[in-house]
Amino acid sequence: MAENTSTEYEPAALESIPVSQTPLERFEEYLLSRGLRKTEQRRYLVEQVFSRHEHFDADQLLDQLPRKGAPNYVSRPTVYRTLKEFVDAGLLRRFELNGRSVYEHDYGYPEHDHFYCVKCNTLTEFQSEQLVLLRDSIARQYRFRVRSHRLIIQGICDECSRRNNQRRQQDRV
Amino acid sequence: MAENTSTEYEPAALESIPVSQTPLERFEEYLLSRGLRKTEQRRYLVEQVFSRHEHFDADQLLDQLPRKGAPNYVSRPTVYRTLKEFVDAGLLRRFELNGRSVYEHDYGYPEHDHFYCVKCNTLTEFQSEQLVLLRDSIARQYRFRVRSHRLIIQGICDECSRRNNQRRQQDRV
DNA sequence: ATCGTTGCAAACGTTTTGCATAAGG
DNA sequence: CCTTATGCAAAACGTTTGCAACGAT
Repeated sequence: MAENTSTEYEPAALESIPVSQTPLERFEEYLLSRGLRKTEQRRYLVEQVFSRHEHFDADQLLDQLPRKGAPNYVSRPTVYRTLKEFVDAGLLRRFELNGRSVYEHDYGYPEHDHFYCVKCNTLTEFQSEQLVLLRDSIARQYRFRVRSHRLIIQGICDECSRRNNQRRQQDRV
Repeated sequence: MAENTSTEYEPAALESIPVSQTPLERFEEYLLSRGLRKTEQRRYLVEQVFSRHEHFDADQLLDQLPRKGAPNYVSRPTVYRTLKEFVDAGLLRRFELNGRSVYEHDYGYPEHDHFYCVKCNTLTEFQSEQLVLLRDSIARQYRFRVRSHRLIIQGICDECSRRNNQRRQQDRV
């Protein structure tokens, strides 16, 4: 069963990078460059995946799609195959959380990292230029050529901390 | 099939933290505190897991253990159950890489992070005090209570870079 | 004697595959 | 018309579970 991996997304904190092409345009360019085909399923999946800015896994995406028989139905294998292509095309980034693959927008979206609250299972994004500088400086010391990184800080988010404190104070009464 | 997730371990760079108890002693204390039992399988698995300092997954550990019928055989479910206990007991830390759970020593071992070379699939450890300070500073800004973190820097390690350069130079001849 | 532990087999949840049919170029 | 893409069913993969027999306390 899919766990709650929804994003507390803060529009003020993380601005989108302006891009010249829409995700669909970019994907179609990618398809062309590889001799792959524009299909209705791929077009529809780009649309669906970029209609919300949230982390999601394959099941959450499937839940959001039309059921079998309905128009625009896309089968489970095709969803998995297409997610892989989105990653190859640079549209999505994939990471693993609690044994499942989680996807997030990559194209047109700035580099960022995550807090993961172990109480409410929520991923929250943050950006730190310093972190990237430090990463590159460490990598230089080890002569490691950085392609990307993945940082998840686990702990308890502010809301969950407050919720706990309130309850603790109530308990005392 | 298990991929190569072996560690390039640099003894000079990462010193063990001196500890008063052996891993086995610590685990037995944990068992006692929870009303769990000392068994031959658990004792043997502590021994095996701490006989090498390397990252490993369940399959790699099973490969290292005696086969069915041989003395000290431990079944697959018991290995999984015990790895979970080792994590609970603070002996091991678990993370996910390429869709499988990977374990590393935690007890008596300093906090560190990893480079992951996408060419040779090798994890290399590094330590950075600055990184921990920066992590805590960022978390403070977001009022996030840090429990731990996981950072993996992906890219290409020095050896693989050199290997590529050599080949490229040969190609030119 | 009690209750946690083990091994077995079978299930699980996620992701991938082989294959026949459909459809894009 | 050729080749890629799709949907289906089934397999694969790592991991977990129910249960009866076993063994530690």
